[in-house]
Amino acid sequence: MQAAQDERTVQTNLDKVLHDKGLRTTPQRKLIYRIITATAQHVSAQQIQQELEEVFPGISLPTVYSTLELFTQLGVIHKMAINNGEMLYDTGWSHPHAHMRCKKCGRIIDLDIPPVTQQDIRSAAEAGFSVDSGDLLLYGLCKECAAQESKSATV
Amino acid sequence: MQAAQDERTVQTNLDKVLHDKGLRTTPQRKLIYRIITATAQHVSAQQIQQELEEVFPGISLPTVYSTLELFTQLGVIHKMAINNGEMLYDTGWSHPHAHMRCKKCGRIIDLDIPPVTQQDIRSAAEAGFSVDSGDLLLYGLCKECAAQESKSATV
DNA sequence: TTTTGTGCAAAGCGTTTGCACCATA
DNA sequence: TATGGTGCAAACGCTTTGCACAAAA
Repeated sequence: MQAAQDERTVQTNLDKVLHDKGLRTTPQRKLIYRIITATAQHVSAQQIQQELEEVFPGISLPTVYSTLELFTQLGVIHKMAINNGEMLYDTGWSHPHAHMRCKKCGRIIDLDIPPVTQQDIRSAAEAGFSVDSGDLLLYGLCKECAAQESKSATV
Repeated sequence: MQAAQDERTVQTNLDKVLHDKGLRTTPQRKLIYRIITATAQHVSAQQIQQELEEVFPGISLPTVYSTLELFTQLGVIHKMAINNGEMLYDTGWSHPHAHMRCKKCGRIIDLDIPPVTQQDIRSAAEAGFSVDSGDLLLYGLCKECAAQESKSATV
């Protein structure tokens, strides 16, 4: 019953966080939160809206955006910009990680390495900046595309 | 005569790179290249266009974009996305560095630390990814805004 | 009952595209 | 002179805004 328990915890957390800020718990917010925590991946606003449509038809894109913005402010998710200008929302940001974008297939993959090191924070501090978060985005080739590349090179 | 020599070198490089690819050296490209190398900072397409307007009135935004795209492909500059969705072109990318965005004033500042470490590259390789570049973007407060913040907190 | 949130439609903004004209090599 | 580049205007896609209605507390 691990999953059910997690979900209950998660739902309770949302209620609590919203209530503490004097904000309201709406079905839309609950559902978006549910999808986000279930996904635990970087998603675009549009992807979320598509998933929502299946469960909650008629939900509007502005609501999705405003909810994502709210969750970002609350620190529940993390908003980041990709090299192609797209905005992605990284769910499961309780565990910060770096990202890799394959310049061939465009796929974004999570990498389990810390995006910001203590060394980075120290260096920034020497320049007078206080850091509280950051994104590390790597560019190159993913395993599949690299394999394809070397194959076509051999031919 | 250091500066003049640098500029000559730089101009020669552009000619060479373009010629090697069978591309043409136009006044627009030369000028954009000049401004970019003189700036040695992260700039938006619009900022470049504004600077250009003063020297070369009538230059069009599409031309700026296509030239920046070309230079990015040639590896002369580096294109990156900021958290607010804006695209910045980092000139002088011969020396890669991290960036810091102040979440209060929105300013972007260069930080002289490597964005991608050998450790990052190794970790990515273990997951099957070959890295050839990357962006490290830190968020927090710059010196000035931090000072303001602590001042208003004391009051 | 009061205030906050939602949905709809329309506007906004940076970027890209299509096409005729121009200029480099 | 032949190909590649520029400028103009219009289209595009994602995101934001304004406002009336609905619903949580």
